[in-house]
Amino acid sequence: MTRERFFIVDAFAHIFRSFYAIRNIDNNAVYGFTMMLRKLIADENPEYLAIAFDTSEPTFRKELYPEYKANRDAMPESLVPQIPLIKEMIEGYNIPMVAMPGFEADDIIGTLAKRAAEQGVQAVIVSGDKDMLQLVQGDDIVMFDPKKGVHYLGEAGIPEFFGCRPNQIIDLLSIWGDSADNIPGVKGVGEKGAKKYLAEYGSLDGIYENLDKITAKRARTGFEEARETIDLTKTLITIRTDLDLTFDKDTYVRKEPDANGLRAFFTRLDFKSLVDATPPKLKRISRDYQLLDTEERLKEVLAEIRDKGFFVFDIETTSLNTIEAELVGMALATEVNQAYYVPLRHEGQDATWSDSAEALLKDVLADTNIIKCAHNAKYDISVLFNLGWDVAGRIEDTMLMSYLINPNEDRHGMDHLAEKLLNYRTIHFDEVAGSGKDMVTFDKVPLDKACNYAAEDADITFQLYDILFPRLKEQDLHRVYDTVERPLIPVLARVENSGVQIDEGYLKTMSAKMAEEIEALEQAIYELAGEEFNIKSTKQLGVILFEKLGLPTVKKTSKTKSYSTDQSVLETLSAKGHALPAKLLEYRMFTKLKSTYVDALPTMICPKTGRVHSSFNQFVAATGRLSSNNPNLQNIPIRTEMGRDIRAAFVPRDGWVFVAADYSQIELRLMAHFSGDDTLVQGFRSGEDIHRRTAGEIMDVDVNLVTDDMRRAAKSINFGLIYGMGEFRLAQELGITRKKAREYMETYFEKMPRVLGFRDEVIEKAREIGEIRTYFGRHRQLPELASRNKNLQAQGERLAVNTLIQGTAAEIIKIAMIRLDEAIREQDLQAKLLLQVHDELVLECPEEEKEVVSRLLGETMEHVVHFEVPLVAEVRTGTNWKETK
DNA sequence: GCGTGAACGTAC
DNA sequence: GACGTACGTTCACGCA
Repeated sequence: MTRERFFIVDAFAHIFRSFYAIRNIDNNAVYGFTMMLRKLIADENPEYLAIAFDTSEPTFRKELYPEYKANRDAMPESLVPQIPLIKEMIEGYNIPMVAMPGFEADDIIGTLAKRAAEQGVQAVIVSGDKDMLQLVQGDDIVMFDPKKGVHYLGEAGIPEFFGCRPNQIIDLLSIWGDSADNIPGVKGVGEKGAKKYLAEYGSLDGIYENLDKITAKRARTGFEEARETIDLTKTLITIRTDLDLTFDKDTYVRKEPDANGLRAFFTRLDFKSLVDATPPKLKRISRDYQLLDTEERLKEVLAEIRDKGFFVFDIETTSLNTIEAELVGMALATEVNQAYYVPLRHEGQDATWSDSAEALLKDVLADTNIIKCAHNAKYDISVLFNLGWDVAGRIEDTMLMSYLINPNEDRHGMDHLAEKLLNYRTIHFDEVAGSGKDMVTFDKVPLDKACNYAAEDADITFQLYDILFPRLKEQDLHRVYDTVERPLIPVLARVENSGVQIDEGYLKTMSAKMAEEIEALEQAIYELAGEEFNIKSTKQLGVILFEKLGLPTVKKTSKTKSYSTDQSVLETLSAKGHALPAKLLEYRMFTKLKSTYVDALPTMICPKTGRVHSSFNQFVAATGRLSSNNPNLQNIPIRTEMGRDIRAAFVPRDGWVFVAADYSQIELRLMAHFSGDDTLVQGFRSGEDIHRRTAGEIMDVDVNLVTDDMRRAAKSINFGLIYGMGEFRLAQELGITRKKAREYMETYFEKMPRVLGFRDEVIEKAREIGEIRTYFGRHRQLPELASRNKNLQAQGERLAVNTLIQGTAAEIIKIAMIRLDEAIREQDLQAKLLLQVHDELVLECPEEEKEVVSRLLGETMEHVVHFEVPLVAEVRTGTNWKETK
């Protein structure tokens, strides 16, 4: 259990620091001090907190020694009016301020720290002032400098920092004196001398007893001259710890800040970033994390879980890779601030215990009457599935909730959410298990540390659930959560665990052939360039092409305004008859395919299963699509013949076949349904070539008279519609003038007016509510629409249309995956879903299941929704992925 | 040596 | 400035 902590802040030390560190804004000290305070609370989450102030009254030191601080300049004029503002801010945060006439903040801090330590609470002095080090006492009173981040100076830290023992600090400071406070020290003795004599004679008294032994003339004279004043110096330097102050927990315990008051205050001071920031909430004052290492206690907690019907769990393993991960322990949370850690297979644990504890946990996880919750549940259930555990019943996922609430955000990790939503800094994994080459697997982490870390994760997940689940409902996101995303989690876990087989030998052969081609191309390129250079360096290539050879520059790159050498540039140059760009295009294609796919895929084969287990990420794409990585199996080439050959390396297991299906034109079909445009709807209903049909309509010719060029133009517009393409892009794509492109688009919208109307309605609605909603109720905030920047607004408009179409298509295929998985399990088929590529699903099944799986796949995909136009899925089978096209 | 951003190219 | 969503590879560069 972590000890309670009392943080005491030296107000003026931080006020001056902020005042001088921050320039160019009004009320700089107020701002800086507020930021420091917020960070302190967020990062450290102290149980108790106080801020100590000096008063303007003369202090006892001044009475003893009139020259005390006599050399201090008056407070800068622009700082004076900020002091009452700072006090107002602190009141808003509801933090006690302590001041005592006749004494300094230091004395208040010293006394309070001592009193807190006497009551078993750790006192943390928030200051960068070295004088404060005299107060440090073991782990009972420590120092913390917020400017340097986490920098505790326990007693052990002092010798190396100061070069003397803690109980010598007052003497050391007395010898040095304090020029800032106008306190004279011992003349002729500097830092080195002071430390040396203290080390030799133990204390100031010791030095005076042995003064005759000091041979250095100047030092000895200095000490003799200071003999009269040294006691006074010592008194001035000594921080008092005997003031008439008590530490009582009720006074200093953290309290809820006045959020409205603070917002008004920050608005008044025009601190824009603070107005909208969540004020640090009070939380987690008392937490109870327990190690569950006896069967009796475990059973008690599990009984409580059964009784409640809900709990949070979080597993600890030896690896982030779900295939390789071994289960080490499981954390459970039953309510906020109440969590447990069940160590299962830590180093040295008894196997009898592991087996019996696991059996008990299995029962609860398999119990469909109990709701489970985890943060990123896919990970936990993947690992448990691999170990043969059943995780059944409703599984909530706080990471999923966070994603649905804000799909534009890319961080949904627990550490980040805890800081953002709970103002709490969690214990990070590397803080218990180390990082880099010092990292140990979790089974080597001592039980007390493991418990604090793991139980905290479960607890934080519980707290996130308490915040996120109500928001999900408030924002009307529970439907997409319940019908699409939450049921998808176990399906994805199974897809990832299945993996896919790769024909390694085939790729190795292919790689060798490509290496030869690349070698030849390299030579030809060097020849044409007249020198050898790094062809892969766009910088070097630009110099060769546009400076050495003097080819005309086609365009510059957007960020750095350097020569662009991309495909379109090389094609333009090649079309002008230049030989080098043509070779470069070929070289680029070979090297791209070889390094990204042919050579990379074999390295991703899992040694344990012999298959490639890509991740399918549910919380990445802002539209609701899945993404894939390690490796990305959603961008395997298909367009070029050479690229397509890579797909032949994806093979089913022995005696099995691939069954794949892709939605035909799903996004354009959604456009047809949403807009209700006659041409599109009729085109899709009659099953004819939709691009040909729209071409006929725009060009006003019979479908049979549509030329390839006309079809190409219509196809570009059809696709462009979904992305919000402009005439500039269309012109570029078709190699026509902007004027001509504009004419095409105008005709398109004249002939198919409801497409334009639909677009406008979507944008209008989105602008009104600030977000777009997909068919199944997913939302995406579109702040761009409220922007005063025209370009950003236009982008917002494109995002609105595209997210509706792309997001709805993503939901449809997700539902197909869920139903397919369900049907496969219900019908006891062996078929396994292996890949999803946005509009395509790839399965493998035994030869004898081929027909039934083909039919099941096609029908499942086609019957997800019943729209104005049919959804068509084209099913194919093959002995590798290439064959299924 | 390591992390990061830019440029490029693959997919839907 | 001009078409949406992703991910991986390579290079260049700054920092330790």
